Amino acid sequence: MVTITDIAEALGITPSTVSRALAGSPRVKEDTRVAVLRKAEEMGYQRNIMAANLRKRRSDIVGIVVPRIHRQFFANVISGAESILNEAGYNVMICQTMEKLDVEIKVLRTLRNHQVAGVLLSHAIEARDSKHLAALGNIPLVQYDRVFFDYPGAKVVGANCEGAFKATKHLIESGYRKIGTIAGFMTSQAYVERLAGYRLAIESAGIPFNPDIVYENAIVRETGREAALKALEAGCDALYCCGDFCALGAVEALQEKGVRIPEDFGIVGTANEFFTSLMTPALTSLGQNPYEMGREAARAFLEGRTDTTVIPMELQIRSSSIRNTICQK
Amino acid sequence: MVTITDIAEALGITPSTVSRALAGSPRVKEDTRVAVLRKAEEMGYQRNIMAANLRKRRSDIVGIVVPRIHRQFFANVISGAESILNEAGYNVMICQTMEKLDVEIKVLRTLRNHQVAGVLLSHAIEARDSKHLAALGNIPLVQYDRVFFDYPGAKVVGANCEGAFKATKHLIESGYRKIGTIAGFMTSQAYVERLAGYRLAIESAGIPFNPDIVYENAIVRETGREAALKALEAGCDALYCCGDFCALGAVEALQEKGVRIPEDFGIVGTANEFFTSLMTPALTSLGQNPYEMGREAARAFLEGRTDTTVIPMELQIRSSSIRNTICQK
DNA sequence: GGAATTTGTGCAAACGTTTGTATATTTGTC
DNA sequence: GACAAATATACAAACGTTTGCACAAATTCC
Repeated sequence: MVTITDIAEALGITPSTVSRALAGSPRVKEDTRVAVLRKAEEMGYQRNIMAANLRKRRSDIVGIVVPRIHRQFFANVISGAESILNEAGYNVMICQTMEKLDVEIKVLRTLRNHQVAGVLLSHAIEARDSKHLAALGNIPLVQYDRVFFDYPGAKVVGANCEGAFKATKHLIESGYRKIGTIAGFMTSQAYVERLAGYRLAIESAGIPFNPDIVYENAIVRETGREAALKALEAGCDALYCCGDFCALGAVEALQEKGVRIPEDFGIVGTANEFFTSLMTPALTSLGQNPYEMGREAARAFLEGRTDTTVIPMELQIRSSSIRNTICQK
Repeated sequence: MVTITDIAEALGITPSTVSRALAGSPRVKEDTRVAVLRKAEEMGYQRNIMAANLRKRRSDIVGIVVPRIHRQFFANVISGAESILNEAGYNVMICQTMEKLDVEIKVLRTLRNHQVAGVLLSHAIEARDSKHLAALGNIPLVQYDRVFFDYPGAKVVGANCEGAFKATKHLIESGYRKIGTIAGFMTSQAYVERLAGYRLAIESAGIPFNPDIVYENAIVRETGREAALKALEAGCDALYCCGDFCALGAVEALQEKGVRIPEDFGIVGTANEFFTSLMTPALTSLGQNPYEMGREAARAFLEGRTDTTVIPMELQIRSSSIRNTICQK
């Protein structure tokens, strides 16, 4: 392994000069700079990043923490963040928490031990408060998607309330009458806001808000099924779902009961996962623009921001929510 | 930031002893070990991994290189590898190449600069040979899924030939007569073998192999569409597809042409991506068991193996390939 | 042409660990 | 109780960079 000292010796200069030359410091003469660069190339020099990081007391790695990597949403957040961070000379270290608090704690500790330059985090469902985030010490943290508003620092979130409002309003305008919601976990602000948006839309339409047809703590396929069956029993004819997987479960459960979608029952999901367009009927979904969210989170880190950025959400209307009536407006 | 020197001073001993105590060396007395551990806890000590890595001349990071993170297949490989590596005390650094050779080269250089303990790689489609892998120097490399057999070191691959054989045989047994294949890129061994398996099945059934109905260089949705239209024109009544996305494109193109699947035309994909079960008709797919592949690749790295491991592939039979005839055998 | 300034390079100390070797202490043996 | 052996700790040198400071040489200024 060739080091800057080797280069220095080969050139009869000191490692400091080599270091500065490689870093492009204006303090070295042009001639020696090109000499160093050529020699480095010739000797096959590879910079030892760990040594540099140790000396500089910080690394060029940014940690990205996601609940689960295989969810399209998070995979796209990662891609977005990576596109910005790589450009700025950073590398990313991706960590999955599997929605578990203890894994999240372990992961944050690891990132801290690596002295990463920053962390972009979307917390696990199991994490009910921001206490454990303090483990990061003074490493800059950007929260995205699922955020704790009581914890200081930059945040990037979807326009959840506004989005859920649009989604629910769309169901109302499609002519559905008793619209429930699969609401997710109230431990996460994102879901709280979606519920708020749903409620706002309902009440704006002059319909009284009915807590009995709000199905909390459902988010995956199986719990979506269960919630849908309850909703059916309660006389609902539509559901706004806080996720696509629970929406998928809902669709399946209803179809098994012989309920026709969208004729008898309307469904809207959230996230606009790839599979939603392939379902029968294709699922209307509130898209979150994860790629942009990742880019924005990365920018927030780079610029050292501490504010909150809101990423618009767009309703992708498909078959599962369009009744025979023509969509008004 | 508290260091082992701080702990040593607080305890009136030397950093070396603290280091050994923390590492669980048998050379330190039980008493001092617990004293060190308690003090470390009390002072909120966090090990500086970069310093340790520098001294040990290797890092605790294993690089995982994937073409695209958002593909279920690779996301699951990552999860599998992570499960084994974390257990063994390693952390993973995930890199996407976006199927581009220059990005792959850049990524490998970065991993090398980080002195990672090892690399698990599935090369980009654009990478046509193994030349650029030498950039890793003496860092152990495990190739998985897409591998270069001419490059030394451990490899973990799916039973592509055998799998494609099963998939094609299934189409034959379902009663399809003229079976083509969307074959992918012949620059990648995985696709070469799938084609070989297809051919073997065809010929074993006494059907002459017909290169005219082998559609190469198709792998994504759009190219799958194009290939399917050509196959239709050529009089095919079935296609074995080397991927699920090109299979999806094929299904869509055929359906638009009014071709009924599976009645008029049979389709089998490869990878068993999540969405295949949600399509109409549900897509029969040759599943690759990516989670196991990731685990195996990680084990190959840990054990320093240099052999080739083959992961069985299982055919998930769904509607897209079952004609009215009963499946023989 | 001497003083002041600029420019380029060298020196050496850090960054926080790990680890081979040396030393001090304890234990065991006869 | 002297000596060997085992045990536990200390010493000090690395690992490969970066960077503040010092210093020499070259340039500028009056």
